[in-house]
Amino acid sequence: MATTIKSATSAAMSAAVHRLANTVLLNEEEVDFFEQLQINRVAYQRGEDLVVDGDDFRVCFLVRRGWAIKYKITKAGRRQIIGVALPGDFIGLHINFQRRASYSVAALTELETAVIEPIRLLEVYQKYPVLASGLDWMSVRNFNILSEHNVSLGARPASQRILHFMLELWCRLRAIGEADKDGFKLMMTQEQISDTMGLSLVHTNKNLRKLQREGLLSMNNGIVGFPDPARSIEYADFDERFLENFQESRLVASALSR
Amino acid sequence: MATTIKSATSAAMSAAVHRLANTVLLNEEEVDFFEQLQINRVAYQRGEDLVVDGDDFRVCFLVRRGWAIKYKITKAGRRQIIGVALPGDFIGLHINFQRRASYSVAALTELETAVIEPIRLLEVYQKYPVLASGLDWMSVRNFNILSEHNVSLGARPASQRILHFMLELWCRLRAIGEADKDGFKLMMTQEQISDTMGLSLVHTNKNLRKLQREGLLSMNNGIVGFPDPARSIEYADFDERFLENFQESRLVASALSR
DNA sequence: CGTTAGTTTGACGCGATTCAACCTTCGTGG
DNA sequence: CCACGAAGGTTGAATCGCGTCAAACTAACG
Repeated sequence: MATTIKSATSAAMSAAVHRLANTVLLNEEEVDFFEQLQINRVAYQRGEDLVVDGDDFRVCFLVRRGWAIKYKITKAGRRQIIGVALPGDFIGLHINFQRRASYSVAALTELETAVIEPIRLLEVYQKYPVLASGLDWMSVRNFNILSEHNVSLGARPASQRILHFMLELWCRLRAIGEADKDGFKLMMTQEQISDTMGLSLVHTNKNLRKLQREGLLSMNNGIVGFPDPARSIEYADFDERFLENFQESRLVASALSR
Repeated sequence: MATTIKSATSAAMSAAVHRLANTVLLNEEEVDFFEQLQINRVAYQRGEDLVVDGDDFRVCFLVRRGWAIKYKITKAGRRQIIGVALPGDFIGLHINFQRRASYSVAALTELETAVIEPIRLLEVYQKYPVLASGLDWMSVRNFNILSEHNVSLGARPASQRILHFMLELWCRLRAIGEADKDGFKLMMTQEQISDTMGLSLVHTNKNLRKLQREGLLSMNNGIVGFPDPARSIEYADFDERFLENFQESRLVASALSR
């Protein structure tokens, strides 16, 4: 069962602020406001559902710690994982007035979230334009990630698809300081990877092993690495642009709205 | 080449306003403002590219007439169509400060667009909260469509996938009055359908024929119909929720922000 | 030490791609 | 008016990537 956490006492800035600050120039007031948004915290256990397809769903989750997935189950009983949410990621950011969830959300690990009322996000848009730009940028980034998954699912063979996904996770985790140049801790089972990639478990396993044999990927008790990153990026047709932090845009965004 | 259209003289409300009005309650001032956003119009010919992957891309397009596609080309030379934009749809709504396009956009038909500067969208968020809610709802809807494509690509066999897509287009076109209960005019070739569905042209063709033989779909010189809609919806595992107009939410959105 | 969750491997069959050909429609120009 | 080429649709046959079935293996945990 979900546990409600009483108060926000963490001294460190949240992962989300860290990411926002990489995108737009926030002043102290904005940082404070954004941290206050995260007062209402809820924790979940590994495997627990935050949201079930069809539920009433009018709030927005911000992941603070741990990994989560968005997924759907087809009539035929297949599960398709639509996205992986890492610390600092929003789930249902603009869902605002969608009465019912059109997907489910589950915790891949122990998970700590902040639950944010949509009305407070309206405040952001009306009072804190720079912060709002940051949120918009986050949606764009999510959209880019989903688009890239579309390309993978529709137009890339299994091994490229899997390697591309691993590279994506690596990039995203580095942006929040949860991975370094050597690799990262993968919090997914092969079954979860296969449901993300639209492949069977068996085929996923065989291609993971093939990638390791060919030196494009390493996996040792949950730690994923890339022996020769340049070669992996080339092989997977990976384009880092879609995850870039848009450093230049910090200037643009702040110029536009001050 | 793209042609610039001098002035906005259309008496009728744009398709976009029509769609927005189905979602949120707009007052006259908001409608006027939104129509004025669309003054800067550009037309394209069938097959022409509006945006090429890698281009500078800081504006936002609103489709007024015709169909367009967003797509990417993989290193291996395969094209994946990421989305189809119909009248009233935005392309790059929140792209704001993304310096370069991470995808291409092409006109499927003769196309009339309005080009909107991101700075004017900021105005919307600051001065017209109800309009802004409407825009957010449009992004959510786009996100839902893309998610559903993900499910199709990852977890549905060819014939379901194709039929699902046809049903999606039917629903979206009805929402803007460009389709009725009998069907719609499909402005895509089978090659374009196959690139959207992540299938080969040959396999797409065979499955289209199969769907027709089985009475799940009809196609007569470009007009797509569904002899028995309920059966098609059942077969394709189609869930209309993700395209709903959220009539209830009109109340919510306006209550929130007045 | 047994149980459960997760990984690994082989064998077989189906669904999707590829190659190749032919057909229809339509616009264009001799 | 017909000849032609281009674009799009249709179909069969061979091949291959991926899914399914089945079974064994490993690690973590009580």
